[in-house]
Amino acid sequence: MSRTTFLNVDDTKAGMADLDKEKINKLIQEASKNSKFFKQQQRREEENRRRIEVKLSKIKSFSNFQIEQAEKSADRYLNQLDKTRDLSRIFCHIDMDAFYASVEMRDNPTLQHVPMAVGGEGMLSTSNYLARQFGVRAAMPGFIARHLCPNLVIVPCDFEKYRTDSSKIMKIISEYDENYGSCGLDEAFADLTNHLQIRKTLSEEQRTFPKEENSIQTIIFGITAEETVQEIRHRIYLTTRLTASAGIACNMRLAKLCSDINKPNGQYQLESNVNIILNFIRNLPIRKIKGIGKVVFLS
DNA sequence: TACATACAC
DNA sequence: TATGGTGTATGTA
Repeated sequence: MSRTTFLNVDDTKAGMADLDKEKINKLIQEASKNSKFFKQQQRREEENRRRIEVKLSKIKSFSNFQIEQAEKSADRYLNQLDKTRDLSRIFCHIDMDAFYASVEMRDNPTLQHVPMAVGGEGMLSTSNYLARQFGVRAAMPGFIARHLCPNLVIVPCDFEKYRTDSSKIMKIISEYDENYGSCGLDEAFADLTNHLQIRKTLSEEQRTFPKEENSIQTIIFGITAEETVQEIRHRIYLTTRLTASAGIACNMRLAKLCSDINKPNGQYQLESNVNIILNFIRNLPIRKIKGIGKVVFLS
C-alpha cells in the first residue's frame, strides 16, 4: 500500500495502467486547493526545488579531474560489491492483494462488485481494484476519493480482523522458513533455500493439498521454487479465501520487485543469472527502487 | 548529537 | 470543511 501525494495520482502500482491521469489529477487539485495541507505541500515543493538547484550548480562546478576521481572510486566500490554477489539463495516475497479491502469483500459479498475503500473520511488505507479504476488509492483522504468516485463505499478499518488473517498467513509462510520476516500485515519475505533442499526428500503426499476447501480433488505441487510458491499461495487461499501475489529471486529486494509484476493473484520468478538480473534492473523505473520516493526522484 | 525530512506500510 | 500513525534511515545544523 503506497502513498498518493497531493498533486498527482500515484500510477506506479497495479490497477492504474489505463487511467485518465490528467482528469484525475485535475479533480484532486480541485478538491485540494485552498486547504492548509495543500499550501504546506507547495511550500515544501518550493524548498525542494531550491535544494535541487543548489545541487545542480555544485555539480556544474566540478572539474573533469574531480569527476574522473569520483568515477574511479565508484568503480572500485562496484568491483568490491561484484565479489560479494550471491546468487545461490532463493527468496520469495509474498504480497496480499489489496489486503484490507479483500478481507472486507470476503466478509461482505455485497461489497464485491462496487468500488470500495477501507479507512476513514480523513484517510483511506486501501481500495479495491474497482475503486482504483477511478484513481482511488491508499493514503488518499476519503473526501477527495469521493470527488473521484461519488459511488465509493468506505468501510472502516477493522485491524483486529486483519491481524487474525495475517497471523494465519504468516503461520503458513513460517512452515517454509522459520526465520521469515513480515513487513506490515500484508507482506512477508521468506528464504526458501533450505526448504527447497528438504523438499526434494518430501513425499508426494506431503506436497498434496485439496483443490478447494472440503474437496476430494487435490493438487500435487512439484519441487521447484515456482511450484513451492504456488503451493504457498494456494494454501493461503484455502485458509483465508484471499489471494496473494509473489516474487521469487536471489535476494529480498529483487523478490519484492518481482511480486509486483503479475499482481494481482500472480507470481514472477527472476532467474538467478547475472546478465538477466542486470538487464532486469536496467529496465526498472528508478521510482521502483526502495528509498527513491517522490522527492529523491525529482532530484 | 539532536532535530528534520523522506520513505514505506 | 477536510490529508493518519508508526517505525526506520538519512541528511543537516
